[in-house]
Amino acid sequence: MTEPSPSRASLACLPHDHSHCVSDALASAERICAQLGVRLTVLRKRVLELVWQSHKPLGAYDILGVLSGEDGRRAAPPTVYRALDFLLETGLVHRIASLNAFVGCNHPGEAHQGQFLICRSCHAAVELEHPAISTAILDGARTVGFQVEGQTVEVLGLCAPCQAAA
Amino acid sequence: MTEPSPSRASLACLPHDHSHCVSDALASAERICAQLGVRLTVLRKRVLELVWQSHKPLGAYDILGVLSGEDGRRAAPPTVYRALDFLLETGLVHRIASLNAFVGCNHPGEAHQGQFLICRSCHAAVELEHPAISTAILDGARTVGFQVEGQTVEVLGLCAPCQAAA
DNA sequence: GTGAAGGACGTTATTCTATAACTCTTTTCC
DNA sequence: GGAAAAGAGTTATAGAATAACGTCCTTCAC
Repeated sequence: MTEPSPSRASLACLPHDHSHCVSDALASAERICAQLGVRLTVLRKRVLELVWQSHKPLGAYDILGVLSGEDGRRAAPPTVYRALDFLLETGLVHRIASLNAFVGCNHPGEAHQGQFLICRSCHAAVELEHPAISTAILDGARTVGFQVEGQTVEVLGLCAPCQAAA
Repeated sequence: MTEPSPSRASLACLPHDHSHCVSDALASAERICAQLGVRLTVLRKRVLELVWQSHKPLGAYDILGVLSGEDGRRAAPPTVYRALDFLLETGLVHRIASLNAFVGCNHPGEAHQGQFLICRSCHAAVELEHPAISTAILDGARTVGFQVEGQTVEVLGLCAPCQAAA
């Protein structure tokens, strides 16, 4: 379930050319949907783009607010939630339970559990892939005979730039 | 932050004399509130008792439903949420973000991060205390210079009895 | 005891999050 | 072309949480 690879994390709150994040994410999404034989419609792509506008997890109603009044489009909650459900199922976005919000997945197409470092100052969510965490969870679960199917790991704190700023 | 102690977990979904869980929890609560110099009022104690009625995380509106119509008490959401906020602050209950629900703390009075194994079949939430998980999280955070302030670890799956039943 | 101060709770209203159920349109595929 | 299915619009509602204000009750100084 967890291959012994080194820990990885996204740039997120570090300064970077964010347009690359967006274009890469959209390109990956096209490729993955093609592979899966599912349709990345205009709406779904637009929602994915909005989620990727920053590394801050975005609420469904934030997305709704942007969509409404855009083009001639009228949007209601189910419109957004259906698109988000699709993006969650295809692994293109993650849901942050502790924030009721959604964030783009940094390495879609690869099986992984979402692990997030959420900065309480700049609100960026850094996706971490630290196999030791999953391993420790599987380990702990095994001690009580629990069969793991999904992991929610959300860590609140201060990212490096915000520590420096404070 | 995490002392090297062996992994622990509650009985939860295993058969056990649950009345002990409730009475122990209430006794601990009395003691802890006395130590802290805060008031475990009738309402707060009642909410704590309801949360401990089972090991299944309970929604705020479930609690509200029970309280309403009880005695001559009339209850509105803020009544329940204030009691829950108090119980969270004093460490007597935990909130399960992925369920929007609350569950009694198995070892109140001890500093710890809540780690939960949630059975998708019987809905019991087993509180785990597996220091290796916290250690791995701190470790992963350190690799990107993230300063951890709080951990949310919620694992979905099947508990041992439910695996056997299936 | 009295009265001020603060804590706890009641009450009303509202916001935010999410889904149900139904309709219509668009795409796919034979 | 036409049936079937997928996608999206629409309306309504459920579920989770908080804001703001009022009232009562405890506590503690005097």
